[in-house]
Amino acid sequence: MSKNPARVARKPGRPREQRADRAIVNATLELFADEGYHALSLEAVAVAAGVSKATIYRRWPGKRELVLDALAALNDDFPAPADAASDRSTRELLMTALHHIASRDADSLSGRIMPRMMTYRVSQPDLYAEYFDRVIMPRRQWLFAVLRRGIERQELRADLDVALAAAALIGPIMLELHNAGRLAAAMPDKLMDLLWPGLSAGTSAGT
Amino acid sequence: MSKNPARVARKPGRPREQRADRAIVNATLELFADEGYHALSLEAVAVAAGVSKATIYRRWPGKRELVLDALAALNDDFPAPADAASDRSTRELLMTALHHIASRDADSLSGRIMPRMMTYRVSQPDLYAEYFDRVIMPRRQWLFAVLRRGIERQELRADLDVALAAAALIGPIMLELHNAGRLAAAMPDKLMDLLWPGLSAGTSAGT
DNA sequence: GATATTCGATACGAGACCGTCGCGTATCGG
DNA sequence: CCGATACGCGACGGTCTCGTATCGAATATC
Repeated sequence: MSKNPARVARKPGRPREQRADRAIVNATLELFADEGYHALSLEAVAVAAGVSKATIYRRWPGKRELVLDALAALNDDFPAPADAASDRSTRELLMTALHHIASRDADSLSGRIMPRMMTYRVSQPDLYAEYFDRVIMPRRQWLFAVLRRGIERQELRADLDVALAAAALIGPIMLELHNAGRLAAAMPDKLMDLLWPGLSAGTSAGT
Repeated sequence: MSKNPARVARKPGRPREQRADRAIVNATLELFADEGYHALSLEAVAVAAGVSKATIYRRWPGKRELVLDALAALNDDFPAPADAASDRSTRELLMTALHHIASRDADSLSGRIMPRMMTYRVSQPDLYAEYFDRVIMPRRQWLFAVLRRGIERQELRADLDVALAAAALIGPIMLELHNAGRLAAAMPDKLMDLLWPGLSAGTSAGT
């Protein structure tokens, strides 16, 4: 009776603090966003996480592995893909996405990390790949799905280039966000007004 | 007769190598684009410039001043503002600008520096300010001028938000450039096709 | 030729950081 | 209570960088 057969032999000794992992990862993300990979020091992470440096090295082999793990833990609070299946109009769905992106100002965690990762695309491909798969791809896929559905429903023009349209929606917001650090509240709506004639199936093909 | 009154007392001793200044600045820009401020080492600059470290310190007080000077020396090969006064159509002028931006791939000097500077907007405001004044502002002003002229000529809609339109033109290209590192050749033209209905005065106001 | 300044090369001190280790202590199962 | 493993603290060696200093050689004016 002293042994629970369902519970696999638990390791002896003092168990690890679960909070430590999360604290280390969070501190790493915060400092990485502010300082970048090179300027990020594990000693600063240890202090910020309220943890000793040895504790970090007990869990990760080194700095690079820690940063990679931290990037993988970036929780992307983008709206669930399920939204794409709702019966709201395509324009409404796109506006939701635009407002969501605009609402995180450039000083948020993922907002600060984004331009940083762009600089690592060439110099630190492994870091970039992790970020790309984790953050960029999901919202690209989400946008693509909404746009394709809009085409099927004949709300968007049949010959629309989905990738181009996605860039046209996101690019201007990113640019303003990172150049000025903030966004006029009406910017997403005005952007949609500007783009809609070229996106929608309503206008004549022109040319 | 031994003294030329027109020539002010020239300093004795060995004069400085003029080429050295340019070589140092160029090496600094190149390494800064690749490594960023923190990872940039003056020893690497010295080697790349074919110069001794002492030569650098004879001309600049320190690392920060050197980088600031190098950024100020970034020659921006954007088309001259005089182009805005030509009699080409607004759409043609805008296409020229878009192609110009698209032609520098993300691995060019200014292309690599751009996202780097975005990360310094908060953490290193002096570096960002230098870059903003030197690179961002000129092409913003150029675009604004073209767009305003287009409104006056009634080629663009009268109620067009100039800043928004500029972001809509540049943002998508920047995004694609830095996400993928390259651009489909037809991208600028297709982008203009997408945006033009919302920009031009030709379409009905809609809504 | 005397003098002054720059040149490249190189050594140096101070400090930051990485990654490792040892110490004493806390917390688990048996 | 014991063994095992976790913890925080702090020291250490090695490496890197900044910025200064020193050297003989080169190049200019007077």
